[in-house]
Amino acid sequence: MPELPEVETVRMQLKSKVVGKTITSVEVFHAKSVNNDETIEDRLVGKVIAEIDRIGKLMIFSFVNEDNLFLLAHLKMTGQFFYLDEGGEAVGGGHSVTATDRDLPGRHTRATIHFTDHSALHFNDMRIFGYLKLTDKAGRDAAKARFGPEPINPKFDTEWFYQKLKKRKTPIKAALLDQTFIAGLGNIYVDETLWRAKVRPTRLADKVTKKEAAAIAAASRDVMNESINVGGTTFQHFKDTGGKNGNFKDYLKVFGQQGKKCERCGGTIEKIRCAGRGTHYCPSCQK
DNA sequence: ACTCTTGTTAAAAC
DNA sequence: GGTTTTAACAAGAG
Repeated sequence: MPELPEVETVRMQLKSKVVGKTITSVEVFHAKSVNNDETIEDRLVGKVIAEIDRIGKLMIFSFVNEDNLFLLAHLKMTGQFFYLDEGGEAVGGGHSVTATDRDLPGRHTRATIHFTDHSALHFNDMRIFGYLKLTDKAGRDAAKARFGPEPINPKFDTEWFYQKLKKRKTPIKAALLDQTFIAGLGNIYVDETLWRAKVRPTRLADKVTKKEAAAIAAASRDVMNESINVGGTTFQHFKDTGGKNGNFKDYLKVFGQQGKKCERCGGTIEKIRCAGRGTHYCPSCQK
């Protein structure tokens, strides 16, 4: 379940591996994964990757001397990028495993981008919800416009956040999952954020106090930054570009911890259903 | 064979 | 127009 910290982990690793590289070919193994675009290879061959940006959970590739061509990449739930260097080693953040270990391209490889130096970027996606989508500047701008501000942005406006919450009548968890409202949180980090802020996921957003709103904003910022620092969270499917797990799983306080004792108050972590999602919280210290 | 899993989007409802 | 709900997507785990 890649959320902002996982996507940022992948973005940073990819940036150090493929920026400046020239595309020689693109293999498409599953049309839906490239938005059924039959022209994607023709339009990418010869292009040089200039930058990889991110907004929310969406990565945006741009190309040298191309101001009207962008590649949008979304991992959705099971998407993975694996990078293999010239020698077929899978390389991530300071580690590598062999290509055979990763079996690339494999059963779930949906597309592969090859570069002039014989390195390759494999896009794996078991459930085929993720996508690589070529678009123009207008398409890129339209995609970016669908995201609210990110809590990890130092300019994130807590007062604005509180005022917007007052207009929402859904559980606070549902509001925090809405990417058009604030960008980056998914199921794991919403639960972790609300535990840190001591707010129950089922509390209605418009009933959250100003103080709690500030605590939520700070907690979401901190939890995502801390996770980025240890390479994200691997709960089920997430792997970095070298096939390695993220380490933030070791720091989860409530997500997946149902039945265990709350480390803050000793209560028992419960799992319920809220906003249509499996939701974890401590009934004794989250009010 | 059935239920459950999740991020996003489109469409409909409010 | 902004917000909210619902269905749809897809494949695997249990």
